[in-house]
This record gives sequence, structure tokens and C-alpha cells, in this order.
Amino acid sequence: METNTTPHFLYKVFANSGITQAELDVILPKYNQITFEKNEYLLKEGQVEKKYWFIQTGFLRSYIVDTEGNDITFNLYAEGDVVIDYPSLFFFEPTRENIQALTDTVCWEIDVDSFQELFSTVPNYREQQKGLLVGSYFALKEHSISLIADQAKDRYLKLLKDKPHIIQNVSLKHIATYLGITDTSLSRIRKEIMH
Amino acid sequence: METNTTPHFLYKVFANSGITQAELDVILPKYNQITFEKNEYLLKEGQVEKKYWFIQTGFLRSYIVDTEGNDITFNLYAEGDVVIDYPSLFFFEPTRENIQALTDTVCWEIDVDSFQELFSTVPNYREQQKGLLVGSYFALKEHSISLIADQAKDRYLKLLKDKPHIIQNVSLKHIATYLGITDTSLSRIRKEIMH
DNA sequence: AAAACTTCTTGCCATATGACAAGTTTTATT
DNA sequence: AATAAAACTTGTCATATGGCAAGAAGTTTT
Repeated sequence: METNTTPHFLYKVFANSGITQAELDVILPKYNQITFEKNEYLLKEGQVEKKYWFIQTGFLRSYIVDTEGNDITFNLYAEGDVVIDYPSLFFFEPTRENIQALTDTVCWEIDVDSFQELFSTVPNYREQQKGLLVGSYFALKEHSISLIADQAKDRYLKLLKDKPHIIQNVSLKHIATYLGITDTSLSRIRKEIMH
Repeated sequence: METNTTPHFLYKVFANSGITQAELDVILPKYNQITFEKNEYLLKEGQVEKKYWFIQTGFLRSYIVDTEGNDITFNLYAEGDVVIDYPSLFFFEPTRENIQALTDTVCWEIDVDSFQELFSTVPNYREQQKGLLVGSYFALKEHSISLIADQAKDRYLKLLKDKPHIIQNVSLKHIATYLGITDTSLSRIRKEIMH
């Protein structure tokens, strides 16, 4: 079921998780590689999506349009990140987010049924996925706390430290709404940081 | 298994969900009434809790202590609300939140095993719970968006509209950190609203 | 009832961030 | 290459919110 002989991206994803080669032989065929072109949508508001993705290369963002019509970037994703909409995946509820490719992107996709099957039959997989899912939930919470507790500059520095590739590859406008400020302010913060 | 002859709080919770009396006879015994005194903790940071609660009467808050030692109220709960920590419940991960009773509180508690059992065997229950869980996830997201998109005054007015009882029963200090502002600012916003 | 706390309000001033608009640079389209 | 469009920067000024400190009001403890 291997598509080629180059080192498989998913090997890296599952490295250091205690998953054996025998388990990998069961897990990997459940994942399909899929590519999205720049500006293409993985998920649109109102849709129910029974899949989620690992990003091999590329950048994505999720965004919400608020009541005043402002486009607010809610999350920014890069290589190695997991892209998942909990309500959609676990509760089959229509999502309220849009997830869009910011660059050409290569992902590995798994459907919820395969996920559930692996989750219940492969303990190491369960542990590894638990870590990822809890991690993304925490990230949402941390971001929300950061919006309350930190200055915009600190939020930017945090992002710069945690996800430098995003700073380099995502437009200032999207980073700004993600950080909860205007593009003007972010431009000034950048200037200040550069001395 | 009914503890008394007064109208059961949980009947109200499950009203209008299409759940039949026969189903209620299976569901209700899984819930236990439990009371918490003012200032008592339902959940403390680092703990793994395999339960969640419906609030019959009383007020609760969840809070996080950020890196600078600030106590930030993350959520405020009132009668009829469901109190749930996803990572703890679904992934058995230690929580990072503290959940504390702000007044003497009466709750109905269910453990995760009973929840899973009902969830898989009673379709109407599944639907009803799905709605609740997705609702609380959305609420977190909406709050996070509101922190970015709305003025503090608008966030206060929203809370006032959605949960007037919380405004009346929770101290200004806790409401302020929940809204992402200082108690000083909230006091001024209140003054302004009163004209 | 007094004392000790906690909660809430208010004043003064500082500062982070926003609004708007103009200009520059970079990227996309024809 | 020319043009258009988008992304980014910068100036001026306005405003929302914070920091600090003092006092008032309400609550709990002794």
C-alpha cells in the first residue's frame, strides 16, 4: 500500500510513539494522501466533514466570519500539524469554520470510521492520537487565555517562537486577526521588534 | 430510584428531547445528586475527572492561573448548564482548569462509563447530549471570537443578555477576568450602561 | 458591636491599540 | 512589459482600557 520508496511522511508522525512496524502496517493504509491548491477549501461553513488531516507540506488557516462581517482567522496550521474540527468529526454537526489552503498543500487524510477502528484496536495509536487531540484543544484554550492575559506584542513573539514558519509564509493580515489586532498594529509591532 | 416526589430536575433537562418515559427510566438512575459548598472544588488542576455535571441550582466558575500568576476566570456556569472538561473526560488527561463553586450548589453527576453506555444505546439521549456538548464547544469558540471582535462593553451586554443570573450572583472581579478586562474597567462600563 | 476583610467605585494619568488615509512595495493578471 | 491588485508601511489623531491609589460600601469573623 506504500505509494513510493521515499521515506514516508507518516513514519515521522508516528515515530517515538511506541508504535511497532506491525501496527504501522495496519495504520498507514488507512491514510490517503491528498493535495489542495492555494485558496482551495478543505471545509466550508455548514458542511459536515468526517475526516481530518495531517499536513505534510503547506499552510492552512481556519476562519470565521463574525456578526459584523469581519473575517477572523481562528487558527493557522503548518507542516506536521493536525487539522481537525471536533464538532464535525465527533458529533456530525455542521461546522462554523472555513478551512482554507494558503499555499499548495499536501495532506494525509483519515476518515472518522477508520480512526475509530484504529483508536479502539491499537493502544499505541490511541495514546498518540489522544496526545494530538488534547494538544489541539489545549492550544485553543491557551490562545484564548493569551488574548486576555498577554499584550499583542507578546502574542506575536509567542507565535514567532512556536511557529516561525507561519510568520514567514502567512500574510500579515491573517496573522493580525489571529492575534486579535489590526494589520496596522502588527506592522508597527514588527517594526518595534526589529529595533 | 427516585429520591423524592417533587418534580425531578432532570425531567426538565430531558424535556423536549424526544426521550420517552421508558428511556428516562434507564437514564435517570445513572445520575446522582451531589452538593458542593461555596468555595468547594469540583475539579482541581492536575486531576483526572471521569464525571461531568448538570447544575440544578448554584453558580460555578472555572479558572486558570496564567504564567504571571493571574487568576483568569475561563467560564461561568449557572442553573441548567453542563459542566464538562473534555480532555479529562474523553482522554483521561489531567485537566489544567480549576472548577469551583461560587455558591452552595446542587448538581447531577454522571460518570463517563454510564455516559458512554447511554450514548451508544439510547439514540434520543445521544442526540440530546450531542447538542449539549457541541454547544459548550461552540460557546468556548464564540467567547474567543468575542474577545477579538467585540468591545468589552459589548461582551458585557452579551453576557447580561445571555446569563443575567450570573451578573447578579458572581463577583465583579470574576466577571471582569472572564470578559478579559480589569475590575476597574468593568465597574466603569456598568456605570456607563446605567447612564 | 468592633475589627478585619472583601468588594466595588472613582479620580488621575499613562499607554496600547484602532481608524483612516496616503504612499510604497510586492505579487498577480493580461 | 504594462497594468492592476494585493500586501505592507507610516503618519496623525482618537479612544478603549489599564495602573495605581484612595475611599465607600458591604460581608464575615471575633
